[in-house]
Amino acid sequence: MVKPRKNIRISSRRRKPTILDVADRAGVSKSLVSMVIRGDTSVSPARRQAVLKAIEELNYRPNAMARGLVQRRTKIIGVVVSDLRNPFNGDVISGILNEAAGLGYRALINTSDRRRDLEEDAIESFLELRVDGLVLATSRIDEQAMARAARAVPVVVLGRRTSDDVTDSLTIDNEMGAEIAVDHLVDLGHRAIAHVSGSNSMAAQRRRTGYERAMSRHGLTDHMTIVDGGFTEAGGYRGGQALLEQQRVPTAVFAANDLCAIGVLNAFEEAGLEIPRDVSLMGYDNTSLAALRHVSLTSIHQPGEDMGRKATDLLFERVHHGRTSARHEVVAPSLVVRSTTARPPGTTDF
Amino acid sequence: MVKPRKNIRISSRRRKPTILDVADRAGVSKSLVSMVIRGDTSVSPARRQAVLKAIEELNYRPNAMARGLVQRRTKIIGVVVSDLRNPFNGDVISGILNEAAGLGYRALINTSDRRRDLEEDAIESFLELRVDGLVLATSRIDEQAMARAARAVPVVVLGRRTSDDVTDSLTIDNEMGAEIAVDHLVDLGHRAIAHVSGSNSMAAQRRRTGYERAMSRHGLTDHMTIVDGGFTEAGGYRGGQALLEQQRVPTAVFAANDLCAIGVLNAFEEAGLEIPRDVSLMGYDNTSLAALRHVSLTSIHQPGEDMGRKATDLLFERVHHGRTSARHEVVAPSLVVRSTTARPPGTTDF
DNA sequence: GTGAAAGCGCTAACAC
DNA sequence: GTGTTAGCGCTTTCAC
Repeated sequence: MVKPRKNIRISSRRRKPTILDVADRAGVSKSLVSMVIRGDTSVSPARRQAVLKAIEELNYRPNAMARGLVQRRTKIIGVVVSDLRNPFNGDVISGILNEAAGLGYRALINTSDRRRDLEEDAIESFLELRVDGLVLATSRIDEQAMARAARAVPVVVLGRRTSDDVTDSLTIDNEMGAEIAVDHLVDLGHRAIAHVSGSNSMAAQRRRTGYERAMSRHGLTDHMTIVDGGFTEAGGYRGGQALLEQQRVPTAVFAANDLCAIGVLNAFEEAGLEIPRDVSLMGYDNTSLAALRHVSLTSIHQPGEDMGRKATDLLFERVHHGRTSARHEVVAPSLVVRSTTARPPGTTDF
Repeated sequence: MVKPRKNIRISSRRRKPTILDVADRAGVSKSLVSMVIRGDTSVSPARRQAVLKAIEELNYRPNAMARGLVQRRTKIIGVVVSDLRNPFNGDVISGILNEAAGLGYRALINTSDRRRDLEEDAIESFLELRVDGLVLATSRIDEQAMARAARAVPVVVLGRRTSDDVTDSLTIDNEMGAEIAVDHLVDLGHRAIAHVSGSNSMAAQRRRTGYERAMSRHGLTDHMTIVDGGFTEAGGYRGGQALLEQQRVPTAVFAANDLCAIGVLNAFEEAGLEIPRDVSLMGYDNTSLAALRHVSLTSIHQPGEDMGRKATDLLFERVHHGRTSARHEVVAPSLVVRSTTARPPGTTDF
């Protein structure tokens, strides 16, 4: 039974060229063109040339949807972030991109633009696109939605330990970061180390816990001072003022994050204190703010790029090696010493 | 001629459910399911319910590739940015997202991660995905590549006026921004207004030109002073020092951007000058840096979100209204007054 | 080596 | 209202 040829093309300026157009122009068959595109070696050089020439002339580009449909994979990993204005997410994405590229994949990014109602949307649209894996760098989505997504595709959640057993998670150890900060200050000789906390987000709570743990580990429980601040400059400023009002001003302050530290810095400088001569100051996050010469804030660095790379690896363990059990990894932050920390006043600098 | 039914499904844990699975489960036909998904009203409530139930139970999700293939459009607009660490791009993307959403489209982002060799890659992969439009927020891609892309799909280039006549472009008027800055300082009573320039990028050159134009417009050609700085804090610092070495220190400085302004600020403060009491200072870009209480820098705002929205509109003029001639639009920056600009010293504040 | 043909999951035009 | 069917552009057996 010979079916009539259906694919006779009416030349149309609007239609994009297909593999058949290329085949016609090069005088070969569809599959031959497909082989050339895929880099199959068993094609004669002459024909290969003819095909490449036709592709060039037609400005032909393979249709990823058609390909994805038949191959049942897209070689795309979807990344959902809640805020593209936060440079940290840029680091993470960079890590994902590089790692994925090395594995022959590409990453596409979708953002909910801080709007909670758009997060599930963003995920859903990636799932409809049939991405091969999903990285969720957003703290808002509820576990149920994530688990639902994980039924369809491997999912790695960033910055938040998931409790379902179908998604992987990758978090930064905030407690450890805070301990590193305190250790650094203790190493310098400080004992009266205060903490300006970052209100009640999960990260802020962990940092606070880390502070408490480190202080008690060093036997400095009596020197513990925690004032409420927040992750903002204004919050840090208030926190700094609160510390100044105390009868015994600390010789070192560990702020919940860099922005908060800037606030503390302002409060202290306005009070005539010099940093780090009179008081040492530490931030957290190692943002570009901390790197400013003018500020030069000692801080705790969060390895965004590493996270991105690691997240991609976790995805691939599922995609290629068939892992099915959930993994929950924790990455370690590190210390970046700049100019706001020094030995406490009255210490000889032997 | 009745063809044998080919689509008998072997239940497989791995295969994702298709529209046919839903139809089987709901006891209806494929097209009925399709209609329900598309929200067609001519479906009886009972059947609609059955279909929705089946969709839910199967965790079914339409396959965007299959749909895109037949509809010949994806309702996706692709955004390529060169640097996701720059919050300004976050603004632009936010604008695109919102405008596109209102029009029933979604945006996907790809980044070249500052690597020139990846920019064309990013574009190419969007074209293979058959996005309905492309926004290019990257200064590196060569015109030829852009024109090639524009043969396949509507393209809007951001931040750079294109000279081919197939791509649209959207730029911010840097000259105007600089003039606004100078005007503001002149309004305050300044005459000796210096400019710390931002080396030789296109934007820097235009800002410099704007400065020159405004100065001569105000008859202040004799007061013009331009020192070389750069778009960095260190550059601004050097520029500030250069100004301090001059026999006549200006009463106001217009820096090439916020980072540069911070550098100038440091240089001046180190020299014992107080801002804005002794010298007024203006930045450019209105970054989060400028908004810091501690800095509170008067700056020129670039409307990133507006650009994103506008870019999307330009795309849609081509997609839906069939515009084929290129448009090149320019958006206006605006003044944001904060605490680093004031009347010059010795001026009575009547 | 090369070509023919089936089918990936879906929509849309057309029957009934 | 509801079902049937012909592709969308591609890859992939399987003949030759």
